[in-house]
Amino acid sequence: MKRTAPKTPSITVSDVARAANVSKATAARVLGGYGVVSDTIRADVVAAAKALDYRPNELARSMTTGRSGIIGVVVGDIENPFFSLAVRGISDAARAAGFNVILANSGERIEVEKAAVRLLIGKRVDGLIVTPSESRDISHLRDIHRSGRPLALLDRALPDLDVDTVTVDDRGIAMRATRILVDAGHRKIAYVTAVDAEGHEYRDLGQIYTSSVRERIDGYLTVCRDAGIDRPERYVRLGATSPAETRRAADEMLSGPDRPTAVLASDSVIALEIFRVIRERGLRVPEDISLITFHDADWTSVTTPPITVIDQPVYALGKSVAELLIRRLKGEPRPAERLILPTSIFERGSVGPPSSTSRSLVRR
Amino acid sequence: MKRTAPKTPSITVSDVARAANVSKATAARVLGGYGVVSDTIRADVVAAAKALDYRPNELARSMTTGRSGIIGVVVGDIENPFFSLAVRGISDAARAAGFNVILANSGERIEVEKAAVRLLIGKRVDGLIVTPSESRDISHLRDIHRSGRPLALLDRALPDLDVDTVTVDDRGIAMRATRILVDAGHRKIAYVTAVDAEGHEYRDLGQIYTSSVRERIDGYLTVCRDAGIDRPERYVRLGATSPAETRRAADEMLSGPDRPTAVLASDSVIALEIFRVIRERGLRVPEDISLITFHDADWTSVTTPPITVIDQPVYALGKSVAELLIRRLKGEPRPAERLILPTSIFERGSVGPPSSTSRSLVRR
DNA sequence: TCTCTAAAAGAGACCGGTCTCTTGTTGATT
DNA sequence: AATCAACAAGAGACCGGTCTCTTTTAGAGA
Repeated sequence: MKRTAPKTPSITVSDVARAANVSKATAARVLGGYGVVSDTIRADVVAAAKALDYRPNELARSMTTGRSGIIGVVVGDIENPFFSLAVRGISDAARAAGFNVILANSGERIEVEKAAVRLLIGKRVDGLIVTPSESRDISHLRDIHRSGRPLALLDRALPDLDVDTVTVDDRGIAMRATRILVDAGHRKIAYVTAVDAEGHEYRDLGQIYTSSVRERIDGYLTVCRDAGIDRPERYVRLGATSPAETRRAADEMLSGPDRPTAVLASDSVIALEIFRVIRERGLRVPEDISLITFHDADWTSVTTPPITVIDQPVYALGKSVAELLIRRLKGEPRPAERLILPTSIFERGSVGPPSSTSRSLVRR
Repeated sequence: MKRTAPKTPSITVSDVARAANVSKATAARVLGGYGVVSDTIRADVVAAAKALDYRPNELARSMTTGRSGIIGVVVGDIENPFFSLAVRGISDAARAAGFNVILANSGERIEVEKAAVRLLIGKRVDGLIVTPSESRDISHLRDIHRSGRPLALLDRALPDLDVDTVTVDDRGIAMRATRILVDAGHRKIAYVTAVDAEGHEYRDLGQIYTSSVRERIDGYLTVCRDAGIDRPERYVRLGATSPAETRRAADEMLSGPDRPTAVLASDSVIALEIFRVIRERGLRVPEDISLITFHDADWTSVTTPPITVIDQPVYALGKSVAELLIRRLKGEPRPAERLILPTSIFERGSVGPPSSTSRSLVRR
């Protein structure tokens, strides 16, 4: 087993120093851009560096300075347009401030998230941005905090963790969306989320450990109850973790005796699959079933009808959380900030009055 | 100016060694998982490490080993679903092999791409995956190669650079797509791409420095000419670099006297905007205008009508290129491989015969 | 011309790991 | 009981930068 790689020896400060006939320290001063050096010597060193094609070893640099210039980001799923847009916001803000981003996927699984955090800390990132997949087990996030590295939370708040956080008013916006459906006359409104719980069946809020989703369900249920809807929690569907799972849930939901007349989807990936299933069953939107989804994904405006969406400021969410983190990275200690970004609803064509053929409320 | 950060001193091997009453070397052996240590001592060290909450400094580790366990990836635009899916493929393959991914956006600009490459080399990534935005200036890619770090190319080949490359048969698939349109009776077929050139006007293939797009245009023109279409290059539109630019191009194209009856879009982001413009102008797909796009983006199957697409195996593209790179990283030197993945066309509902009201060919 | 001080260059420790080389133990062999 | 090998642990150099401390040099002032 050959442990030692071929390893092309790279040019180091010492090499440049030797070529320029100066001490290592002097060459380092020029190459590292610190300290004070005479113009003559500087020119010599620069020339030698160019001739040798010197490339600084950032690793070694980070080792001594303690700073890596890297921000670690842990998100649920890069493929979800919500996250890729947020990551774009983070990257843009990071680059603008001279930082780089190293990205890790948690797949919304807590063990993977923990491993990712451990790894990023090992890589000595300067700070971390995480969308915590669970509020129960946050020991790894406490560790970050304790290790002296700043942490910022994206999209999901943790009441117990006093760190910079950027979210939207999930409860409020879910209430507004639900009210649109209630006002249209709906009484059987389904809420479909990727978040899962033991038993895969919704019983109460205590099961939901993803703060944004808990807030949303809370808002949704509140409005339903206010409208006098009986046991609205019957219509909460958990575990739409993949298109296949979403399809299963949607099929079950739409073929059951107590078919909902409206659906509120917790993200655009779920909504897309539900929309497909609705179509395939020969149902019409919004005549047979109304649909609202979180996240103004690109496709929602080109369907027939276009979909009414909750327009979260996703790019700004990413950009803001990165800026908050960077501000902390740059120095002045300040109290943790909890930003809540304004959110709006784009009313398009996917909401209508409930289908008249739908049967009235029945007992399970 | 305070240069020195607060810097929480972290636990090192020496600290653990002291706590366990062994030498630094022995503690390192246990903690680093190499060499040979007796079980008794091992237990002591592990216990001490746990008690002190020791976290290895990957930076220091990388410094001595020369390996960082990181793969650098430079793509055109993470937000483009094509790239985010490819990156997902790369990440999955990387994680499976114990590597991490550090991502950089080039925005399809060569200077940004060069800076990103320089930076990643500085960070001592073990290897790089790049989608080169230009074939003219590849000195930075040659540098990677020279520095001894493996490089692999994604989606775009460079004839001059003999490295692992994964692409699709762009020319062939563009021919097939164009033939579908020609067979449907179209004579005025537009090709719209984000790639730009001096003058923003297409003259000949020599202007196009993005290999995949050059291949596609070549295939498209070949089929057009075979079909006896006069000067098809008139219908090539460059510079659809953003939704706004695409809109400008589409507006101009659709309002001109010589309106195309079919459009072939070079990526799904372009196609989406064109579809929007078509709709807004009150035109119908496919009655007034036919549409085919590269990349089976999620939205293409839920529009009315659904869009006929060229289904590039994007995830596999990413996965394969990562696997190729990793294989090289792991050891055995082998000749560079050029993989061409099979591609198919999903014929859906966006292609029909050309509009009968469209005027016949006119002179410019 | 000589001293004093400030600026410029040099010497070498250090960061936190890895890894080679040396030294000290233990157990098997004759 | 003496010899030798095998194995376990220790000592310390090294990676490529940064940075502190010391020495040298040059210029100003007397």
